[in-house]
Amino acid sequence: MSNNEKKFKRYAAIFKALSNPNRLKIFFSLATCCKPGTIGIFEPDNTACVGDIGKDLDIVPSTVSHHIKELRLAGLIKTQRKGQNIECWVDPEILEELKYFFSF
Amino acid sequence: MSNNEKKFKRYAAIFKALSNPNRLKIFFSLATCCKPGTIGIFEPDNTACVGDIGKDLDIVPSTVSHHIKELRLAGLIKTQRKGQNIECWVDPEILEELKYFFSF
DNA sequence: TTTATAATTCGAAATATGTCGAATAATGAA
DNA sequence: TTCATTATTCGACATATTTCGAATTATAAA
Repeated sequence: MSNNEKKFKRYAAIFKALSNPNRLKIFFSLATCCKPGTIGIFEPDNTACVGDIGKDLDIVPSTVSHHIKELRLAGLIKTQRKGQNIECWVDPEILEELKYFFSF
Repeated sequence: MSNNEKKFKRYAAIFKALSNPNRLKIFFSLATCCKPGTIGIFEPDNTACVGDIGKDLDIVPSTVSHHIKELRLAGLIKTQRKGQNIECWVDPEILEELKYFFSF
């Protein structure tokens, strides 16, 4: 598979991760958390745990977990265990990359 | 449905349209066509027809047509009949909007 | 008018996705 | 150690998606 082919598959996977409304909300919450004007369900260090994220969305924890995994596999977010919780945050690099993608 | 809910559904639909590798290639070709360094299968006015688009992709015309429709319904591209052909081009406004979306 | 070309619509089949609930694993607290 | 909390994995099911080929529509050319 050519480099070009790989590039399209990678970006298609990124957009697929953002193509579900609930997953997009999760991504958006993580990206904007703790900035001025946002709700305070998240940690002050721009991370959030799976349980907090699910509260707003009316979906069960196993589904939240699944969505988090999809976002992580697509490279959109990073995760790290902290005690009983899993902290999640958006990778700042991917935001730059995506902005660049739409700069033709 | 709240305005916020609508917003997420709309953007999720946009990303869904870009979540298929072939559709993403079509979008990319249209967005970059006729700019320096691109191949010259397209019209000089930044438009392309369905037949041209399908040549590179190894998919039959009916599938190309389907993908074009998805991109159009998502608001990513515009189309217009010109004789036997349907001209397609990327909506410049949506590119700005998407760049802005990733500017947190 | 008849024929050719371009694109769309439709129906079908294989595959993928979203969601849930139950069971399991990981960690912290009593 | 035992119990409680948080998150993940698994299996299942309903729904959606991708793609094709055949039939149809729209336009141009002979």
